[in-house]
Amino acid sequence: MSEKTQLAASARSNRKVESKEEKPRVRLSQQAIVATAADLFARKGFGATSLDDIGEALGVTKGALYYHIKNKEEILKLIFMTVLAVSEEPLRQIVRSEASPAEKLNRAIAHHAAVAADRSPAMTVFYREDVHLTGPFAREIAARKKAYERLFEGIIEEGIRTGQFRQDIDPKIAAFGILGMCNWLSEWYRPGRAYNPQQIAAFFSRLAESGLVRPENSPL
Amino acid sequence: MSEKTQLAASARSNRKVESKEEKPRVRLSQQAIVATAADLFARKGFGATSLDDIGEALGVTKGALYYHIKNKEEILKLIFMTVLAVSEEPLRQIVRSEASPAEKLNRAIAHHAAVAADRSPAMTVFYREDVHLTGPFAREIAARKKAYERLFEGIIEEGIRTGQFRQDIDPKIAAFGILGMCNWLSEWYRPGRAYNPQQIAAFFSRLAESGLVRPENSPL
DNA sequence: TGAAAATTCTACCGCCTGTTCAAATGCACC
DNA sequence: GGTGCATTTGAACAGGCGGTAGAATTTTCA
Repeated sequence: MSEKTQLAASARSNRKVESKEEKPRVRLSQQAIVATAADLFARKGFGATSLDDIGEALGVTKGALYYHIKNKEEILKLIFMTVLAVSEEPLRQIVRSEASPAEKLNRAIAHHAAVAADRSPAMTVFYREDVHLTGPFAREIAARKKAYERLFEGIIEEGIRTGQFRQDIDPKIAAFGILGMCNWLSEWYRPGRAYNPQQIAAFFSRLAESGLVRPENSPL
Repeated sequence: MSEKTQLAASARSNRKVESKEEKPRVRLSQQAIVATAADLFARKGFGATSLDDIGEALGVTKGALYYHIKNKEEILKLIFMTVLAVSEEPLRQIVRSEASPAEKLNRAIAHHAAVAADRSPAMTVFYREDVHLTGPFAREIAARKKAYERLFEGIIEEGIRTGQFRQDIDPKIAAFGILGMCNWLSEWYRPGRAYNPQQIAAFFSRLAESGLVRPENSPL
């Protein structure tokens, strides 16, 4: 499906030195493979992305990939590890901090939204392609995902306990709602649009805190 | 791989009527194929689910499937069509109704959450496997998805215009937030748990309307 | 420069997949 | 009971996939 445009492009620039496809000038490495693969997996899906595709995107044959990685699933594993690496510890620090529950929630939303937006390809893979993980690693990821959700839940529980949040809410459902709001970012957010991740996160915080309805006595 | 057990079973029960594996007693049909496939696609992914898998789940050889469907992608298309069939029209009716923006939003959230929860396998496929659609159909789905989002956006815009909703919010981001909250349901909701879809929807409505924070003057 | 180490290429294998099709089977109805 | 249509089977196929191994190349560094 891209052959035609490829043909047209090379016909137009046939006397140039050698541009054609923009091969990345970065040296091949596990990290480069993982980054490129995350991009392709997010766009075409894990199953529909071949090692040939990844190699081609890196300007290399697929054989070369095997010097840096064990197999295809390991690439997927590494993507999951990077997402967790940038997600877990910052959130734990927020939970451990001395801030009020509302402030903790603010920071947690800002953190999570920033991750979902900034690492959007890896994040998309994280939530779409988990079905392709197998064995103990799949279980480990599921467990850490659940633990991450529990941290959000804990913040909300704390807010209810201290009376800062309303009593008529279920912490688990509220946590899933807020996480869903943020996770969905990786489906629609594209950099360079009207708002940056921080602004979106700030807005989500406001939504989670106070909702949409204008208080009766508030000024227009 | 199942030939041995098959042999053993038929040897054991050679005088019985014929029980063996629990083959679904429903007659093969396009609808049955789509329902079964949605389940498998949601659990293992479109690419990792073979037509053999689908056939086996239906107690039929994969060749039989081709009497009812054109090819594998058509199954995926039909799943997308069913989701849209139960989603679009009810939401349009809500938008067209005479209710207030807040009430419209309530109903829209209830509707969308119910779809996400009740049709969870199809909904999971709808949001995870869209990358496997190609050609004009892929574009059509993308357009209708966007139109659906716009309906939510419109409700919020109306609320802002009439002064019922706060002025300091962006309708588009609010719509994405609420949709994300609901869509995420298909990732975690399982029937028969503590809450049913209606209760969850009611809670999401409250969250979107008023947020988590307890108003200063509200009773504990 | 030259040899050793690191990296990539080429060619190939076995397996599985979606799809097709003629033949076999089941089934409704005269 | 038998005829004709609807449905399913089973085998075959071409293509693409992940993965491997040794040859070929590039890089490193004494």
